[in-house]
Parts: sequence; C-alpha cells; structure tokens
Amino acid sequence: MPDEPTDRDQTLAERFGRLNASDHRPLYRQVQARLRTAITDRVLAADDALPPERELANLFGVSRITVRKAIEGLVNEGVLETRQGSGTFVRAKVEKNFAQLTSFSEEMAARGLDASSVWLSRSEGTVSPEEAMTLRASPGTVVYRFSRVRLANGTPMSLEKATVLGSTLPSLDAVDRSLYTALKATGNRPVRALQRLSALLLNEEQAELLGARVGDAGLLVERIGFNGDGAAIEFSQSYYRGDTYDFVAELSLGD
Amino acid sequence: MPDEPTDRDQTLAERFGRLNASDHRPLYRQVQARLRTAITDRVLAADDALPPERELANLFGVSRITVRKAIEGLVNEGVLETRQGSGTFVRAKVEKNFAQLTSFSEEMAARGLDASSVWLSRSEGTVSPEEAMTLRASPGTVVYRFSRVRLANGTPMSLEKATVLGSTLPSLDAVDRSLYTALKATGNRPVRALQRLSALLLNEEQAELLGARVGDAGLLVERIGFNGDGAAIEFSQSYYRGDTYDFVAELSLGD
DNA sequence: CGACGGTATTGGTATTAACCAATTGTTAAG
DNA sequence: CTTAACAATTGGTTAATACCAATACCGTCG
Repeated sequence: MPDEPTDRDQTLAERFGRLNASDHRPLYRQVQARLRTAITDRVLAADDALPPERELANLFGVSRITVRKAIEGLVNEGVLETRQGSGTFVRAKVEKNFAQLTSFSEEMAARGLDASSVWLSRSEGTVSPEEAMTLRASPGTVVYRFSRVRLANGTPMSLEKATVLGSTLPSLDAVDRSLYTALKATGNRPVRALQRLSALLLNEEQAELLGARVGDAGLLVERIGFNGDGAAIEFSQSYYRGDTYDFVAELSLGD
Repeated sequence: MPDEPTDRDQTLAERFGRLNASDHRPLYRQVQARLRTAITDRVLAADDALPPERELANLFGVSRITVRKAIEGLVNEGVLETRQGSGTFVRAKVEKNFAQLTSFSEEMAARGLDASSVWLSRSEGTVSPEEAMTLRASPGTVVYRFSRVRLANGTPMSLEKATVLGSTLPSLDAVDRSLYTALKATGNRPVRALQRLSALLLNEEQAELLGARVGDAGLLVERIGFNGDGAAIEFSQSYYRGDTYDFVAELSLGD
C-alpha cells in the first residue's frame, strides 16, 4: 500500500460505494457490481476512463488482481474496453449476443441491471394473416398480443411487440414482468428460435418511445420462437436504438 | 515445487510438448497452444479430463495462475469445461456452441445467384492502430487491405473492407475472387469468427457505392476471423443497405 | 513552432503462497 | 450391505509483489 487514501479517493469511494462486509459473494463480483451501477447511474459516462486499476484496488481495499478480474468480466460483456498504457474506458454501446436465446429480463439480470417495462397494450384476438403465416396457425386461432417499452434502469432500450398463441397461456394476465417466465410456467418456453435482424430508420412513434429522433438509425429484430415439439408459438418484433445497441455473434466457419 | 517430476510426468510432458524458450509469446499463450494441439491431435479425446492444474503447472514449469489463464481462454472458446472439485474436461462438441449465422445473400449465392465484386483498392501496408488493437498485432506488422463492392446479379449488395495479416498470404495478387479461397490455399482459413452487427446511417461515399441515398438505414458488420491457434488473422468491415439485407440466425437455448 | 526523446503512467504478464468450496473416494459405523 | 462421516483431490478466490509493454505527457533541441 504505497500511500494513504487522499481526499479525492474518499470522494471516489463514495461515488462507487464501499464494499459490504456482510456480502458473501466473491470480492470481484462485488467490485463488478459497484462498477456496473456506477455506469448505469451515469457516475461514469460513455467513453469515460475508469480510475487506474491500482487506484481502484486502493479504493475498494482489495488487490489489483481482484480489480482486474472484475474488469475482465465487464470487458467480456462489452461494457468496458481496456487500452494498454492508456486506461480502461466505458464502451458507448451495449453488446448483445445475437446467437443466444435469452429474454430481455434474463439479459439485463446478467448485466446487473434492473429490467422493467411500460405496457403499451395487451390484448386478445385472432391471428392476422401475417401472423397466421409465420406461426403456421389456422385463421381464427386465438392469440395474445403484448406491446411494451423495455427499460434497463429506467432507460428505454427497446420497443417490443409480441404475439403468442392463446393455447400457450392460461390468460392474458398470466404475463406479469416477463413473458418467458409466464411461458415457462406452462411448459411452453421456446427452446429454439429463428431470428432476423435488419436496419431501419426510426419513425415518429418509435423514436418518441425510445427517446431518439425521427430518422435515427434503428435495428429491428424479428423472432419466431419454437417449443420443444417444433411448433411455432411466439412471434415478436423488437426495435432498438442503433446508437445504444450492438449485436454480437460468435460463429464457426465450417464448410 | 512440492515434488520432483515423476516418470508419468515425463510421459505427459512429452505428450504435451515442452515450452520453447525462444518463443516470445506470453507463457499462457504457449500453454494454450500446447493444450490445443493435444486436443486436435487426439492426445486428449472428447470428455477426457485434463491433468489437474497444479500438475500442469509443474509439467510446463509455470505457475498455476498461468495455467489457469490458459485454460480460461479455452473455456471461453467452448473447447474446455471446468467442474469444481472434479476436473477440467474436453468438450465433446465444440461447433454446437457457435451459431451458424448466414446472410440472405450467402444463401442466395449458394443457390446459384451470380456473386461478383468490383475492386476499389488493394494495397499492402502496416497495421493502423485500430487494426493493431483488434488483430493483436505489433505496430509495423505488414498487412494486406482489400476493398470492394460485392454484387449479386449485378446489384450492389455490400461494401467490404478487409484487412489480413501479411503472414497469411504469399502476395497481394493471391486473392482473385474469394479472399477465403486464397486463405484456404495457405492453410490460414479462419475457423472461428466474432461478428458484430450495428445500425448506422449511410454517408455519401457508402450511399453512392451501394446505390442508396445519404441518410438511408445501413448495417455495419464487423468481423474478426481466428485461425486454429486462436490467433486473429482477419478483420473486416462490411456495409449493407438496410432495405436489401437481413441477417438470419438460428439459435438454441443457452446452457 | 515542430520533432525528437526521456519519463511517468497505465494496463499486461507472471510468480509464490494461502485458503475456500465442491466433488469424489474411502473408511468406519450401523 | 448400506450409510454416514471423513479425508483427499480439484477447481475457485485472493493477496502481495515484481517486472514488461504500450501509451501519454512534457521538456528540450533544432
């Protein structure tokens, strides 16, 4: 320990939050959580440099190895970026794995963010011709439609319109916070999905709901979810802001 | 160093290969390479347990932390799997971890559509700072750059800028129609890739080359290609028109 | 004013040394 | 013979320390 905490360190410590002795998670997890909230709470803005690893170690009262392990995880998630000789920076965009079937709630939970939604509408009806086609359902089949804005720590992330077969849920009210949780409860959670990503310009409605401007770049992810029997049970369209979201995929190039 | 190498250790050491003192890569990379070849050469078969970390450390003459760092990377790639209290095992099916992610036009091309390109530039140079970062190459490393517009049946589909390490190709002219074909000929075809998709608005240059208008929605696909040793050898940025291109992925439930 | 070069800063690699936590195998008790 | 308790094995976490490598900053020189 080369020197005593300075006044500035004290300030930083308060801004990051001290570690809790009664927390039984590994230290590096706790440090990770502190850094995460510092980012989501805008204590650290995009492109900001974190304090040096050695300083963070002092600050939290842990070794530099522990700090590095914490940072390493956030780098893997695409939240942080390290540059040797320069520093560690907050990445401007969120990276989302395009090849993993996870729900929004799960994704955000994995990042330590608080997922919430604002319901726009929730209705019962019969399949539209387009839905009938994609879900391979007969005309007249009952479906539930859910439309909502998904938020992470209060910030709009995506606009989601989902349609699920009526036979997969007991009622419209079965969906509380997570659609997938509701589907899981009835054993109808999708185990496979077909997903399509395309670019578009946000229209007025989308821009307003996402806190962006008309004509900004946006991403549309359309997904068809299949249950264990190979039947299509869910169709959703999600709109993302282009400047806050990246989709990452790891792939094999076998011939 | 608790005990001397035993006869069995000697055998194992020969099977894995000793570390080379003249190799200037980091030790954990060298250990990683040894483990990789042990797996590809079937010295370690699927579901086999690796020797314990402490034993590997002895074997290679490095610290346990170094061994752990080597293993960690292979776990991230899906090659190995660790089970606390039990051991570290070779994963049975590596490919299954990675999604196949194909573009629509790749599928079209596979169905006999005429894929062609117009070369914009083709040059030899040294890595830019950004390329050095993504390819993990030292400054001054020779690279080849290829820039072209890709067409399907004469219609511009994408604008592609690719950079490959100079050591992977005999010369600039080795690339005729397909970069991958040229890489394959020298045994440097990427076997794994990391791909990022993001939305953007097309600028003047991009719009003109793609036959679109400035401010139209576009997709940027950045890809880093890795060879069998896990070394990054290719970095490419491809711009697509948002209205003519979709990316499709089939995904399965993770875990 | 610009270019060069040293120096301080910052992340990257590596060792040694403990101890914790989960699992597995063995041993002793019933 | 089964089961419970224990011990050994193995990966997981953390510390303290040292040096390397890339970068940024600043002063000096031309």
